[in-house]
Amino acid sequence: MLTQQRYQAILKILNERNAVTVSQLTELLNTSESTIRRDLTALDEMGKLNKVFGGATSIKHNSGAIEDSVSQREEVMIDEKNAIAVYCAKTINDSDFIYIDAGTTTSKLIDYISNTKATYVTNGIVHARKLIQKGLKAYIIGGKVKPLTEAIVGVESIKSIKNFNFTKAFMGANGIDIDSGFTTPDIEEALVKEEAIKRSYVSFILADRSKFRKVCPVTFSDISKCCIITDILPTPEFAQHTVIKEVMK
Amino acid sequence: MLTQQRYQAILKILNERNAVTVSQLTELLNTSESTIRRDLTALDEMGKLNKVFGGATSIKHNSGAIEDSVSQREEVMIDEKNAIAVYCAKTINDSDFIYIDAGTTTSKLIDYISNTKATYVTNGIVHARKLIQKGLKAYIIGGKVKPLTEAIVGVESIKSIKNFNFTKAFMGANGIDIDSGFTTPDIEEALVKEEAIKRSYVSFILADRSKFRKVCPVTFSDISKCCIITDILPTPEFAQHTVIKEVMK
DNA sequence: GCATAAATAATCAAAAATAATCAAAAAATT
DNA sequence: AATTTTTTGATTATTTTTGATTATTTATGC
Repeated sequence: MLTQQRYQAILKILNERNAVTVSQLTELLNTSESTIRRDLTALDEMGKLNKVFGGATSIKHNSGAIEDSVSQREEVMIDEKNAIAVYCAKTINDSDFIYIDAGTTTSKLIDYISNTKATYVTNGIVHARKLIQKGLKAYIIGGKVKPLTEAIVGVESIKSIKNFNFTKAFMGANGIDIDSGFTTPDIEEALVKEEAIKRSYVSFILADRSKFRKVCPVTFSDISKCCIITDILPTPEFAQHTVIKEVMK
Repeated sequence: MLTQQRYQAILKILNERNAVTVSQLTELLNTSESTIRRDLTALDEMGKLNKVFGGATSIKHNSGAIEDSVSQREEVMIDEKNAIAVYCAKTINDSDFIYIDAGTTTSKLIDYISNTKATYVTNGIVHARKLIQKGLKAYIIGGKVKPLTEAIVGVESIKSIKNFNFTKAFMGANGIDIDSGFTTPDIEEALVKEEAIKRSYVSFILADRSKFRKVCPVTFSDISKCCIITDILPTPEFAQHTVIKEVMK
């Protein structure tokens, strides 16, 4: 990773919240403490952040009131989602053939991907662009473009997915329930998810703890068919039905 | 590849993302590290980018005279291209099933499309987003995402196109010549164009007069197979070989 | 205030990236 | 066709960055 990119990443993270620790940054950017400290010193000298004992704080706290409330409402569970994304990104290795589902959780995952040898397939238009812009080998599946989410859906997309055999699939979900399995509000997106999981050797559901015990209109997979990557399991009974990784435990 | 072309390519890549590494550029432009380094040094001295350790970052937000000169050179014949786009947009009617080729000329076409009943298929990522954002029914073909142009190419894309039967195809071309036909610099994009034309009832080539009598490395269609929509025909002999509409006459 | 733990700065060797150099290949010139 | 010039890619020496280690500083509890 380029030094400049790291600078940008740190400033972006610091813009989302208004304080960050050195250890958080080492995890998030997958680098050593020394490097983070040097970066913070440099950025502090540039006047881009305030270096404090333990980490750094954002320089702009004056015009914050309105903006803070907006970003807070939109970005709930930032740390949890970041931790999940970081963990998943690390599991990718050179020979992998990865499917990335459309959605915000998986979009965050792309931010932390560093493996340039693996091949990536997605049904998200924004995801495809993000992958390409990171210099990764990206494929997009064909089909109808869904207006709101800019995800590719429909019969053509199902057909398109059938060309591939993934080693790993990273999926989003709106609800996780023992009886109803993994669920989502949109039937067309559900069909694509179902097919992607079917064509993948292992499938991971990226979901923070707020998704548990929720049921949405359409089920796309049985609870036992996918591993769950979450921050902390709210209730232990889910562990009896599938493999679960708690990244914040 | 020409040195100047490489310069342009590097600046384009750097315009899309805001940072790039030397190793990424060697992959993308298929050349050695030495060459990339020399290019970056040259472009840095010209003030077109910031050379940093590991690669380069874009000079952004400075709104300087440099950017103007670049965009000016890229955006030649604006009026002509607009006139062509307006004419083509008008030919679309309710029952049409339209293919829109990736590229800047066809991107402009989307700006002027008003028919919401027709269905649109494209191999351009930016094109698909534009269509959706205009509230049009859009499909994207599946396949590999080409870094520079963000166009979908490769064997999967050819397979994906075979699902469709278009009533009209709007295509871009870099060269038009009576003997060599319609040509483009990239072989992978050429294959997609070829298949799209094959699967369309009528195909239109959108090209301003500067494209005539030019020949690029790869031919994707015979001159007689597509109608040409241009501003003004520079020499009359082309009219003997295919249907031509001159929108500025 | 002192002891303890945590965080930081300083130091240094390894790794990565770069500049300099040079011969081969390509392009332009005669 | 031969010569010169330019460009390219490989090699080597140098510089920069990085991460581990150690010494120092800072915060916190008693």
